[in-house]
Amino acid sequence: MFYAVAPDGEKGGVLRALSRDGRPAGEPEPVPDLAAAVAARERSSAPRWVWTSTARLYPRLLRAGVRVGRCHDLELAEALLLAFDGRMGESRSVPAALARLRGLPPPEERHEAESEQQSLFGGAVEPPIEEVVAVYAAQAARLEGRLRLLAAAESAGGLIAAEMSHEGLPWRPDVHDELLAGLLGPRPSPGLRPRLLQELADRITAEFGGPVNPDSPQQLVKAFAGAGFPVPSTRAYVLKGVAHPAVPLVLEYKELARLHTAHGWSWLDTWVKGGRFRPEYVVGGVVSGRWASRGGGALQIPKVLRRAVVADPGHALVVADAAQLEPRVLAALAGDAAFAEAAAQGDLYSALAAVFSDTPGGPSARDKAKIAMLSAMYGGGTGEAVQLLTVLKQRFPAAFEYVESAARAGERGEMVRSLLGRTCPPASAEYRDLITTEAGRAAAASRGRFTRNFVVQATAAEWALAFMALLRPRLPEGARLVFFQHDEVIVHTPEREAEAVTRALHTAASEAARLLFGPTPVVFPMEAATVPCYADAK
DNA sequence: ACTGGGGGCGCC
DNA sequence: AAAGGGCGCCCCCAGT
Repeated sequence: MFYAVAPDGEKGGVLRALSRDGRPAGEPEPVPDLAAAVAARERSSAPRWVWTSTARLYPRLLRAGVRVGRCHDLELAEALLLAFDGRMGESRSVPAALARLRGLPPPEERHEAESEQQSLFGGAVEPPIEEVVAVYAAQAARLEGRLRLLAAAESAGGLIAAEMSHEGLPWRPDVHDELLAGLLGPRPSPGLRPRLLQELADRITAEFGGPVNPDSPQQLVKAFAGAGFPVPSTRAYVLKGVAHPAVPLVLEYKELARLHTAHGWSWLDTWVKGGRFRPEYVVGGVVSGRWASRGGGALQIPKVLRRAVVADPGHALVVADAAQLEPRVLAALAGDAAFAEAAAQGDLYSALAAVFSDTPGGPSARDKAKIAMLSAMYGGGTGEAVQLLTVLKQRFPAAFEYVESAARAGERGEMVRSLLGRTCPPASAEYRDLITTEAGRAAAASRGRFTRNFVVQATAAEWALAFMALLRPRLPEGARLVFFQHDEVIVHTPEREAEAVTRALHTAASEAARLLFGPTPVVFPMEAATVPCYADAK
């Protein structure tokens, strides 16, 4: 059973029962209290809810205490379909989709601020139920096979993202403040540097014999040149090779300054409320299908701050990540028998290491395997990695060929797709002419690296979505997903349920693999730790 | 005063 | 032979 939903007014809305292919299976039903109506039908028939945007509509339901099991998110699905057709960037809104269906010019887009404002309580910007139904029917007709699975996974991701934002990641401001004070000194007045940061800045100035603002790369480059140490940039890895006494001070300054500006006290004030960090996730915000986040830098929490992520009393965090997800995905994707055999084991790189040998005083065979693997997936590889890649190519020809052909296709300006059909952006119109020039060849190489990585990263993102979608209904009472970062999840759970959570994680991981790849020897092990604090995992 | 590009670096 | 994927966020600084 499917139900289309259209909010209308402050609290109310309209529902309409649909068949799977979008034909109306009943009359439109105006309801005065949309959340209550959804809750009632969720209890009685657990339908798949068809609505414009989970990100806009579901938070309101969650605030009313209503959770749903499944949905079809029209905007997320429209974006997938547009990308599939090489039309990434065109509006994914329901009115725009409707205009395309009718062969009309795109309607004028509302300003972001305007729609945010009006949709707070499900306001006037939401299209009427007929439009929701019409766009769903058109999408359903196009969503065949794997694309249908992709749309379902993406929609599940939307639900999970909203639920995680609603729940929030447990965050102890007192612990965070102590960490900052220990590294930077006590909280300074606004606009001032913390004491330890100021001391470093003063010592840097002293070393150069004149005022240098270490926040300014330009000033630093000049200062180093003036001291007889010309540097092309002030990147940390560049400075590490420079034998000037200011270098260690600058490196320490950069590290602490970043902590202060990106995750310091003002971050804490802004993003942590009531002991919870509530980031806004942007499902499908990355072209590869990875999530992005808006505000708060949720996907870049520095490791040092994980100390502040502490479970509530009587609760635990189950921190789990998929070990070496991307190479395993490549193994399954490419159907490389030899590679799949290696990926049938717990430590993939150790298994691959058999192909390489240790260099005394240099990288281990396992390190070499890792370098070769990452080079194959990212398109890198200078110096020694070239030989490592050659070994990889000989031993695992199918896997090598898979990423190689994706790179060639990208260079030719073609689009590439993930396993389920997520599609990379097309090359620009000027691309084909450009690639005869020097700059164009660089652009082609760059696009090749992008598409090479896309097929793996995007399929890995699909595995992660499937994993979470399968995990969610398996979580025991009281356990909640509270964080997701590409291949890692955190579940906040009553202590007594931690073991059940761990079992659910392992089950969901292998089910996700079967859902995507069917029978495959490749295993997708989860490394799960039950801990009181995020920093204690790993 | 505001904007946008670039440098730099956090995470995967 | 060489070739380093994806983000978000902060600051600086030049242009307007």
